[in-house]
Amino acid sequence: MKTLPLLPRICCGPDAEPLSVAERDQIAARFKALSDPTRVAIINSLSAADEVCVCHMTETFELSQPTISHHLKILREAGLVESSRRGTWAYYRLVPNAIADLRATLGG
Amino acid sequence: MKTLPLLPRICCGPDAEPLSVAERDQIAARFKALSDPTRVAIINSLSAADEVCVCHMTETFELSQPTISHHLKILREAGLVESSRRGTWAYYRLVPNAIADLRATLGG
DNA sequence: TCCTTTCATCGAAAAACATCGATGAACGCC
DNA sequence: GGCGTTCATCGATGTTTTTCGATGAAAGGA
Repeated sequence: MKTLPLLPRICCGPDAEPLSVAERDQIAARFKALSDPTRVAIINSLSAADEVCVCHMTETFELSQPTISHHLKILREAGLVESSRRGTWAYYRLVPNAIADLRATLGG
Repeated sequence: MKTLPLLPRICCGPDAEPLSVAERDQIAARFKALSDPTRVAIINSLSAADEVCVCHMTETFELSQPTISHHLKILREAGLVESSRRGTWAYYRLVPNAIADLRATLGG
């Protein structure tokens, strides 16, 4: 699974130029990844640690394991997180600069 | 219609602290406002001009007038845009600092 | 007053989403 | 090999979202 290329493109800042259809679709898709409270909480917990085990998330959030896995897949496909398996466990971490690039999309 | 108070709270930066349930809900709600391609395009067009007439948006985007009105309502309730009526026409503009505050939510 | 234009709201239909139980795959241990 | 643990995927279900046509409200002009 490839991570999506990150867009340095500014959508909403004071100097923003008009966006193409493909650009606005991609920007909206990345914001959609953060449009769910559980996914915001996952990103929040990842930003405080190097990596977090999925087993820890299923304990922390009051959601079933398939639901957590579903949200992690969405964050993965948005290019915000990446995972690696070590033995039985899977560990997730933020993709470096993913949040910074998303912030840059908002201009400034 | 009041605009929602803007959250300076950081969700995802390197120094982010754990979020309460209310905070993550509110942050997710604000990103949800930008999770649709049409709404990204609206914000993008507003960031390039002082204000834009609704009549112009219905011409620009290939969507029905009620659909545009629906998206504008969502952006309004998220506190990202505000409107004023002059005669028959309604003009929309960005809420000052709304995008900047949203950017601050991403840390940095 | 009547008609037209502009925009918001209502109601409905289709698509997308969040959630869960069941199942499958990979691993470590006995 | 057999078993338990961990996590991803599948299938189903209920909710939310997007979209549009129809309608309503407000304004301006003939």
